[in-house]
Amino acid sequence: MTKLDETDRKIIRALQREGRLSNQDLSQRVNLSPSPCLRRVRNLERAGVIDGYAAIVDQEAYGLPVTVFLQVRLDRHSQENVTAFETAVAGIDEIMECYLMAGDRDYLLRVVVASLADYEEFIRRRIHKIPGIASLDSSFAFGVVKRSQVLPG
Amino acid sequence: MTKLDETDRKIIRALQREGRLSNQDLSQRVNLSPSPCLRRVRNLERAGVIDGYAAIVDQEAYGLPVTVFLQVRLDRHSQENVTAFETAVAGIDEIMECYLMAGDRDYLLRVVVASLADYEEFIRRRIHKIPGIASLDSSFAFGVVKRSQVLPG
DNA sequence: ATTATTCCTGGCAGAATCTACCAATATTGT
DNA sequence: ACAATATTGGTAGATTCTGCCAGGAATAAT
Repeated sequence: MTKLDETDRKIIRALQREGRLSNQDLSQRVNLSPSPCLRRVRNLERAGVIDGYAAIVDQEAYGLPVTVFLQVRLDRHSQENVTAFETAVAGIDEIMECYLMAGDRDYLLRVVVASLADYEEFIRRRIHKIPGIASLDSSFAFGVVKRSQVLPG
Repeated sequence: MTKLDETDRKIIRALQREGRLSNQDLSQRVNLSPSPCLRRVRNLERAGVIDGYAAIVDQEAYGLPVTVFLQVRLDRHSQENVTAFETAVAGIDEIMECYLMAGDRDYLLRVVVASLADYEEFIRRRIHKIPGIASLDSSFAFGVVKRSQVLPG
């Protein structure tokens, strides 16, 4: 993929807002006829700019009202510890996001669970089992003020 | 919406993974024929359990490689300050997520920008303009270890 | 146990959509 | 100006969507 022009960006913006837009509607919104529009979408998908599509689900309605941000520090940053932690993270469903951070906290995780009791269980049975963790710091969210799927620009 | 049964959950899981599954494919995966499957999906949408669909876009490929977590404290928690802050947040595109937090930090924001210079600009021109902010604390992410669209359970 | 009610299912068919191929147009570099 | 390349819009066959209907399972009441 060489570069994104304004039409590509329009397509991306539209699909971030409405991921199931039909190609016809999409093509109208970006002032293109259906076939070049579809081709651009497929190119963006092939190039990995569009990485997939997802249904956005209401956590509470789904029965998972509790969001916790968990900051993790490892004791030593040996390759072992790092890969052990990161592969463990990949396999734990409650961890929706994990970022490698600058500063004194190594990782920031967003964790989603049904209750506080489940969170305790989650820490005990999932996190404490991972070797090489030096410290944990949990911050609870009261609620979501904003959540957007549309990147700026 | 009364409650989610196992078929509803299967549908939700499938659509979180592949938001553009055709109804036919979806119905096969959840062992249903197309029409009841479609009806369930529409019900989930109407009930707000499925809140929409979105294309998942690669931040870097889109030209926004920098992710920063910004923790904000307000001086006083007057209704004024809170609504001023929250409406401001809603209107700022670089803020992808904003959580109201327990503990001494009031808000946690995930901010996406193209560069460090843009982040400085963002703080100066967007955040410092909001009244009632007592403190800011920015944490930079080196990278994404995991990001999932599929809720656990 | 039987009946009635309700909800859910699956099949059907017309309408809408997708998508690969074509020639024509626009863009780019020399 | 020209050639090479990329992009566009139209078309048509195949696929998919989706509202409607009758049949069947589950539940509740008598």
